[in-house]
Amino acid sequence: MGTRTPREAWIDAGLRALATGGPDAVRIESLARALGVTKGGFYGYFTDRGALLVEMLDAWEQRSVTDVIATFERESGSVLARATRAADLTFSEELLPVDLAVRDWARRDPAVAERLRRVDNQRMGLLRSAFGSAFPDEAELEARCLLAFSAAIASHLIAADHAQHSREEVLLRAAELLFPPADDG
Amino acid sequence: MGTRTPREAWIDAGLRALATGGPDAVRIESLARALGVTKGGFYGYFTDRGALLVEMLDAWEQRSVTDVIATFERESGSVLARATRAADLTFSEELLPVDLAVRDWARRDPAVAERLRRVDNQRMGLLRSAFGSAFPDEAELEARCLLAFSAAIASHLIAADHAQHSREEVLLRAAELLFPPADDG
Amino acid sequence: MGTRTPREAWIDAGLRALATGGPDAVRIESLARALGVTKGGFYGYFTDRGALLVEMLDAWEQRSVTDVIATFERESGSVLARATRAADLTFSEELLPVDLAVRDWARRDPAVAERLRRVDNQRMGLLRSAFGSAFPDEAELEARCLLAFSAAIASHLIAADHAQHSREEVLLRAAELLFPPADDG
Amino acid sequence: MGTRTPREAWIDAGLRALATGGPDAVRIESLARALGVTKGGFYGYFTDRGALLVEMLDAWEQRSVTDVIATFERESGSVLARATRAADLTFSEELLPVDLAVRDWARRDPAVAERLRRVDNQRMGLLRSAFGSAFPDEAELEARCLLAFSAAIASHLIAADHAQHSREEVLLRAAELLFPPADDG
DNA sequence: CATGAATGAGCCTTCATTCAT
DNA sequence: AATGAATGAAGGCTCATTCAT
Repeated sequence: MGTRTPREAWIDAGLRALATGGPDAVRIESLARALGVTKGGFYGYFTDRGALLVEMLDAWEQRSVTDVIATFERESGSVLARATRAADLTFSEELLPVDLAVRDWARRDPAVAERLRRVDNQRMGLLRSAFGSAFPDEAELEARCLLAFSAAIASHLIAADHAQHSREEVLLRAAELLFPPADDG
Repeated sequence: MGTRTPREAWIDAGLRALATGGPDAVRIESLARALGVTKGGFYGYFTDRGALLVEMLDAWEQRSVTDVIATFERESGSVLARATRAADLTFSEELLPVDLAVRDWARRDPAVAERLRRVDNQRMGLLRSAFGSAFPDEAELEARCLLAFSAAIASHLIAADHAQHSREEVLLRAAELLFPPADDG
Repeated sequence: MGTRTPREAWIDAGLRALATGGPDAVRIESLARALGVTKGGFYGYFTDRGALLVEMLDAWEQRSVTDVIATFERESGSVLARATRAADLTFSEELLPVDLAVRDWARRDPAVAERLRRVDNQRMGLLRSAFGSAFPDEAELEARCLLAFSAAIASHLIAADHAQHSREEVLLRAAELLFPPADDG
Repeated sequence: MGTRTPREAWIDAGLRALATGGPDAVRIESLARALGVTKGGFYGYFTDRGALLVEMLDAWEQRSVTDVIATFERESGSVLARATRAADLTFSEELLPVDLAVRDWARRDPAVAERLRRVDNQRMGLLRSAFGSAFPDEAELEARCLLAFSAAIASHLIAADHAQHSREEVLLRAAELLFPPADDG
C-alpha cells in the first residue's frame, strides 16, 4: 500500500512528509531518499515541486471526500452508524495527521483553504445528515455539529490534562452531551 | 509595545513571522530586513537561530499564561466576566495566530508540546473556575470546558459554510448550548 | 525536406536549434521534444552529443559548399548571374542563421573555425570568379570581394538605423559602389 | 585594472566570460572560481544572475559609447584622426570580443538588440562625421560608412585566406577604396 | 529500435553562520 | 554592538547519459 506506480509513491511520500513536517518538509531530495531513488528522477513524473504539492492535495481531497462519501453510501445500517464509519476513515491514523497539516497550511495559502472548504463542507453535510433527525431546530443542529467537528479536530491540538479523567473519557462525555442517546434516561 | 530593546524587537519580529508562516518562516535574514538592520547583528543578541526560537516560546508562554492570569486576577466582576476578558486577551488578533502556529508546531516538537501543555492547562483551569459553579458534576464540567475550548480553536481551522447562518451565529448558539444562561433575567 | 531518415531528422533539428540559440541550445532533450520522440532514442543514432554536433557541421559544410558549388556549376547564364544564385542559396532564410551561429561558434572552437575557413574560401572563390573579369588588379578585386562578403554578413549583425534610407537601400548603393554596373545599359 | 570594487570585479569577470564563451558561459560558479571567492558571495552584490547580465550590458554600453565618444571629443587633430582613435578604442583587444559576443547575443534577445542599436547608431554617427566632408552625397556616404563598419566587424568573423596577401593588406586596400586619400589621384 | 526510468553532475539560489572592521 | 563580506551546506531544477525491457 503506497507504492503502486512510482508516481503515486512520490505522492504518498509527499503526504507522509506533509503530515510529519508541514509543507516545507516536502523536499524532493528527502522524498527521494525515502523512496530510495535519486532526486533527478522526480522530474520524470512532475514538472515541479509545486506540481507535486498540487497532486498531493488532489489525492488528499479525493481520499477525504470521494472515498469517504463512497464509504458512507456503500455501508449499511443507520445513518449514524454509517457516518461513524465515515468518520473513522476520516480520522484514521493515516488521514488525520494530513488533515491537521492541511488545516495549518490553509491558513497561509488560499488555494489550500479553498480545497479545505470543499472537504469540510462535505464533512459537515455528513454530520448534519447523521444527526438531523434528532434535532429539528436547524440552528441547534448546526451548533451541535460544529461543536462535534471542532472537538474531533481540536482534541488533537489541545494539550491540556484532565486530572482524574483521560482525554477519551472526556470526549465520550462530550459526545453524550452533544448527541444524547435517544431513548430514556 | 513591539520595539523596546532590540532584543525584544527580534523576538517580536520572530513571533510575527511564526504567526504568519510557521516556524520555518522564522528566518534571520527576513527578520533583519523587517527590522531594518543587517542579519549579522542578530548574533549580538542570540547565539543562534535556535536560541531565538526558544526565547520566542518563552515570550509566548509568558504572555499567554502569566499575563492572562494576571488579567484574570486583576479584573473585577464575576468569575465569568473576568474569564471572558482573559479569553478575549488569549484570542486577540495578536496572540491567536501565534497560538495556532504553536499548536501545529507542537505536533512535531516535543519541547513545544510541553510548553503548550502548560499553557493549555492554565487555560482549562480558567474555564473550569469560570463555569465550575454551574456544573457540579465534574466530568460534565470537564466535557463542557473541552468543547468550549475546542470550538474556540477549531473555529479558526474549519472552513465549512453554514448556509443561512454566519459562523458567529453558530458559535453563539453553541455557547448557549454549552453554558445556558441562568433561566431568570 | 527535413525528415528523411530519423538520423537526418536529428541533424536538421540540431541545425535549427543552433540557428536559433547557438550551440548551447542544441540539447538532446529539446530536440527529442521537437521531434516527438524520447531522448533515449537519440543514442541509437549517435554515440554522443558531440557526435551530433560534428555531424551537424558536416551537413552544414556540405550544404554550404558542395551544394552551393553544384548550384553554381549547374546553373546557366553569366558568371555573375550564377554566383548571384549561389549567394541567394547561401544566404537563404534557412542557411543564413546557421551561418551566423557557426561564425560565432568558430570564435571559440578551432575545429569549427577550420571548417568555416574551408567554407569561406569556397565562397570567396565564387566571388572572385564572379567579378574577376571586371577588376584586373588582383589586390583590388580581393578588397572588393572582402567588402562585399563583409557586408553580406555584417548587415545582419549591425543594428544601426539609416535615417531616411532603409537598410536595403544602403546595401544596394554599397553594391553599386563595389561592383559598378557596366556603364552602358 | 578590473578589480576596483568587488562589484565591478564580478562585472568584469562576467564580461570576460561573455567575450570568451557567450552569455551561457557567464556562470556564477565559474566567475566565483575566477575571482577566488565562493559563489554564495555573489548574491551580496546582485539579486540575480539576470541582474549581473544587465549590469554587464550597462557597463559595456557605457564603455562602448560614453567612453568612446568622450575620447573622440577630448582628442585633438582632424576629425578623421580622432575617429580613428575612437575606433582603435572600440576595437581594442579588450572591447572587441565583447562586441562580437553582444552582436550574436542580440540576435536572440530583443533587449540586447535594443542596446546594440543605441551603440551602433553612435558609432555610425562617428563614422559619418569623420568622412562626411568628403562625400556630399548622403546616400553614398551612408553606403561607404556601412561598408567600413561591416568590414571592421566581419573581418573578425570571416575565415577566408587571401592567397598572396594578408588580411591586413586586403583591409588596407579596402579602406583606400572606401575613403580614398584626399590629395592626388 | 524506442521507451520509461533512473543517475549524477552541474548550476542557481537561499540562508545560517562567522569574522574583520 | 552593527555592518559588509564571505562561507558552506542545502535544495530546486536541467540535462547528458545509461540501461532494462
